Amino acid sequence: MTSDIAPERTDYRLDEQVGFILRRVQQRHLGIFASAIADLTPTQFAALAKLCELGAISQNALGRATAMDAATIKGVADRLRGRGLVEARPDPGDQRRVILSATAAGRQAFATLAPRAHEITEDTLAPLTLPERLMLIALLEKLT
Amino acid sequence: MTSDIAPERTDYRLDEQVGFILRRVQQRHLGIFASAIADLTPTQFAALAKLCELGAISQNALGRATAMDAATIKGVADRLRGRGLVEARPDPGDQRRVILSATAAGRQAFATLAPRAHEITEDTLAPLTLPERLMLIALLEKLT
DNA sequence: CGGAAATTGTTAGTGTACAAACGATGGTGC
DNA sequence: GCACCATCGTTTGTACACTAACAATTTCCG
Repeated sequence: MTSDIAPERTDYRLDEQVGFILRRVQQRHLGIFASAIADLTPTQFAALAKLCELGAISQNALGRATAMDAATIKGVADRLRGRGLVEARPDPGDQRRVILSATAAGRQAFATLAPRAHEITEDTLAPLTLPERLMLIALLEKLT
Repeated sequence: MTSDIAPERTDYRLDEQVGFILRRVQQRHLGIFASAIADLTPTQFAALAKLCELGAISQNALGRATAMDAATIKGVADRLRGRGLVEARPDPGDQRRVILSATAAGRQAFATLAPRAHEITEDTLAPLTLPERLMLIALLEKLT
């Protein structure tokens, strides 16, 4: 043996980088989400939830409220419209704008799914105690 | 007392869910990464780093080491091969396997980029004090 | 008023990510 | 020896996510 510990000239360990850990945590969370809510993706649910919370709103504004850029929110909105959960109409006051709102089916779906969304958060944080959860959220908020 | 704050029949606030916060933190990190290392994505860099760390290894095994499924690692490996950073050869002992290894250019690129990768981690965690960073990493590890 | 600048939505292109299905190969147990 | 089963890699399809470029508006300012 050359030495009892590996020398590591380039001391870069992937498994210790925040980015990599973040990605794995995200993967686990997405798995939990998918098994709890199979027919809607996290992004789609987020858009629907914000729409139910905020009422009618323009497409780009919804994107900003859910941290999606214009190109991303378009695809998400299109898929939600395709399922009849969201409807679009032109803004009478601004011809560029498309106003989105949740349909009755959309609000119904959100009401049904919201409790399950809470379980998803619960399951994701299950390995942590309550103080740990609060600490984690607080720390993550600082990295936003 | 429940009454003096807004009623919220469906008390779901998107902005408080771990999943949503996690996604925003990830977005910020990806932005930091992209501006520090423009010509390689985080995933590609992770694969290259692991390959430099572990030496020659099969494609699926590299996928497991970097938390990517078989379909994903294939695309990443193909793009790295396309840039001449990684090379592939058949495993003489197992005809199903493809053995990947970093080329000289790949190891060179990794050596150049590794310090910048450290800066990326540093920048991502910049809003936190050292004890906070350690705490965050420890908490995130539990959610893996 | 009128032109520059900003906003809104769209499209195209690249790159993750996962599921599902597939063929080929390798190992195991009977 | 052979059937069964796991593994390896590939392909296809869906869904984010971001960049860049674009047209149509609207707004702002001189």
